[in-house]
Amino acid sequence: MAHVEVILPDGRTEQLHSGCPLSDVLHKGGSDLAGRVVAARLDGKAVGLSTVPPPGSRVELLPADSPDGLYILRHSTAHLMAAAVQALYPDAKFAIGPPVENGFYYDIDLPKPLPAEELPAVEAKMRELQAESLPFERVEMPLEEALRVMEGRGETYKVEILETIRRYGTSRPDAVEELKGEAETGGTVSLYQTGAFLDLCRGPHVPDTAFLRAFKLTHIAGAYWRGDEHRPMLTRIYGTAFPTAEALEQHLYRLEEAKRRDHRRLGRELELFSIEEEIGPGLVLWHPKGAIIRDVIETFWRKEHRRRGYQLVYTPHVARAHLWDVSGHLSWYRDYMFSGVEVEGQEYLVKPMNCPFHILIYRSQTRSYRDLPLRLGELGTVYRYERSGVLHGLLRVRGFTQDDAHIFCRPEQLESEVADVLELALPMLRAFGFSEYHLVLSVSDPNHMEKYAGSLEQWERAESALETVLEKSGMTFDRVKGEAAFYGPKIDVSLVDVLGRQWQCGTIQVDFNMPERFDLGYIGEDGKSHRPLMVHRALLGSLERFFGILIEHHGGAFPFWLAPVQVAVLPVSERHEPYAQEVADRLDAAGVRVEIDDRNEKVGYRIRHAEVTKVPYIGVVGDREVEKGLISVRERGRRERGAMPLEELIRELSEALYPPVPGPAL
RNA sequence: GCUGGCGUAGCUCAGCGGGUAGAGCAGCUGAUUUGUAAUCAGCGGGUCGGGGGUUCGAAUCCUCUCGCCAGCUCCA
Repeated sequence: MAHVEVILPDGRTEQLHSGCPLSDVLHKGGSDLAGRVVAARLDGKAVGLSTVPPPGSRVELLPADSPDGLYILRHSTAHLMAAAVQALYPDAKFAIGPPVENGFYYDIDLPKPLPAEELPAVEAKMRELQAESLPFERVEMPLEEALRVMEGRGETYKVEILETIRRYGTSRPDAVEELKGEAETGGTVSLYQTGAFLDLCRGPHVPDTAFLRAFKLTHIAGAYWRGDEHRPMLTRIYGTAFPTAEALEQHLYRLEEAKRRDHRRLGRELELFSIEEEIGPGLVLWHPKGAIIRDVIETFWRKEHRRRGYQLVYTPHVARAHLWDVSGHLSWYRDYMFSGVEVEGQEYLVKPMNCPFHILIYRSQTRSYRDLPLRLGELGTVYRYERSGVLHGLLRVRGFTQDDAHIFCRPEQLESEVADVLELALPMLRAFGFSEYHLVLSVSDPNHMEKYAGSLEQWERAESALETVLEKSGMTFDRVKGEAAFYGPKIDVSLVDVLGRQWQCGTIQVDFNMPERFDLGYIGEDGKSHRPLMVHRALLGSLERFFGILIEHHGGAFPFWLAPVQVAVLPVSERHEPYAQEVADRLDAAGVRVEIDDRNEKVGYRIRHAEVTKVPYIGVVGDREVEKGLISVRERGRRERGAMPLEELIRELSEALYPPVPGPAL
C-alpha cells in the first residue's frame, strides 16, 4: 500500500497511511506539530489539513510562522471576525475579506456604520467563538447551487462575485487576461462554514478556530466595493493575527515605534518644518533647523552632480500656457496643475515639472553629437494639485522641490548614462543611511503597443538597455510589464527604511515623446540631424518627501553630518561662559554647527534638553576644563566619554563633517 | 474627491445633561551659580478652527465651511 510522504517543517519526513487526512500526522513524530502547523502544500498548492492526499504524493506542512502559513492564519482570522460580526449584527452583508501585508480585513456592508468603540465587542465575540474550537468546514458545490444558497442568505456581494466567476471563470474580472488558462473550471466552487457563518472562499483554512490564538482588531475605515468610487462604501475592519501572543506583541510594538518616529510629530518637536492652514494644505514651511539640513543635503547633491558631469541650471516657476501645450501637459496633466494667472492677456501656468525648461535650454543652440550627453540638473520647485485626501505631512505635498535632471543623449549612449545614474544614486542614498534598495524595471505591455509613443524598435532598444544595466549591476530587480509610462520605460528605485518600509524615491525614465514634441535634434557625425533621447531622472525624488523619510528612518536623531545642531556647549556656571564662548567659536571656525546653552538651569536639565532635541555631541565645560583647555564630551544616547583636549574633539568632528560615502570620483 | 473620526493655550489633553474656560509641558520674570536626562517660586497666554442658526444665554445643540487624521481612490 502506497504511503504519503509528509515533509515536516524541520525538514524531516514522516509517512502517512494513504486514505488518511493530513491532520493524522500532527500527532505523530514531534508532539508540538499540532500547535504549529496550519496547512500544507500539495503539488505547489496550499491545502487544508483535512485533505486526504492521493497515494504516493509528497506533502509539505506549512507552519503558522511561514509566509504561506501566516497568510492562511490571517485569512482564517478574517473569517472568524466575519462570524463574530454576523453574530452581533445579523443584517450585515459580507463582501471580501483577504489577508494583507500585515494582517487582514473584511469589507462589510452594515446597515449603519460601526463606531470604533465597538471593536472590542467584536473582538470579545471572536474570542468566544475561538474558544469553541469551531471547525472550518469546506463544502464544494456546483456554482449554480452556491448562487442559490447565497441568494437565499441575502449575500448580494457574494452573489455578484459568483456571477463574475460564472462569467469569467475567476472572481477578478480585472485580471482575466493574466489569469487566462488558470481560471477555475468544472463549475464547482468551495464554501467554508465556521459556526453559523458561511463564506464563499477558495481556502484553505486552519482546521478550527482554536488555531487562531493571537489576533487584534486594529482600525476601521471605509472602502469602496471593488475599489470603485461610484459603488457603495463598505465598512472595512482591519485586524492582524500572529501565531503567538509574543509575535503579536512585537508587531504592535513596531506600530508604536512607527508612531514615535512619525515625521509630522518630530518635525514639530524638533522645529524642522510646519504646514500652516493659513498658507494652504501641502505647502511646506522649512523652519531654520530643517532648512539647515536641507542646505547640507543640497550642497552635497550639487557637489556630487558637478563631479559627475552635470551642469546645474535654474528655471522659472511659471510659463506661458503655450509651452505647456507644446509639452503636452495641458492635454494630459491639466487636472494636476494649479490654475493659471493672466498677465497682459497671456495665460501663465505654474510648473508641475521642470522638463520643458530644460528642453528649451537644450534647444537654445544647435547641438552636435560631440555635445552629448548633455546633463542638465536642477533642484526645481514644482507645484501639483494633488487631491486633498492624499496629502500626508511631507510625504505627499502640493509644492515640492525635485532633485531633477534631464539627460539628452544619443541612443547608443543610453545604457552607459543609465548605468551612471544608478552609480550616482545608490552611493548617495547610502550616504544618508539607507543601505537596502528595491529596483523595479517597468516595461511596455507587448499586447498594447498602440498606446505608447515611439517606435517598436526604440522601445526594444531602450528596454534592453535598462535591463542590461540592471543585470550588470548584479542587483536583484522586478520586471513589471505594462507599468511603463506611455512615453518610455523606466527604472524606479525604492529604499527600505529601518522599519522595513519601502519608499519610492529615485526614478530613471526614458522619454521618446518630449524630444519629438519639441522637435529636438543634434547634428550627427554624418552631418545630418538626429533626434536625441531624453532621460528624466531624480535620485531623492523630492526634497520634502525625502526629508520626511529621512526623519522617520533616523527617528529624528540625524547622523552627525546632517544634524542641525551638532554640538551643544554647556557651561557649568556663569563664570565658565567666556570659555564656553571660546570653545564654540573654535568649533564654529572648524565648520561645526554649535550652540551654547547658558540658560539659568542646572547641567542635568540642559543635558536632558540636548538629548531630547537629539544633539549628537554635548560638551560640558567647568572649572576643570577651563583650567586645562579641555571639554567633557558626551555622545547622544551614550554615557560620557570624559574630558578630552578641545583640539582632539575638533579633529574628530572635522572628519565627520562630510557624508560617509562620497562615492567614486568621476 | 469619497467614507468615517477629530479641531479647546505653542504642544499633549481635561471641560461638552447649554450658565462666557482648566492642567501638565513649553514660554517669561525672579531667586539659586548649578558637574552629566527635569531646582524652587511667581507671571503671562485661548473671539474654544471659521461663518450662520436655535436659545435669555453656546466650547457644549443644529447647519454650512475650512483644516487635520485613518482608509479608499489616485500617484508622470
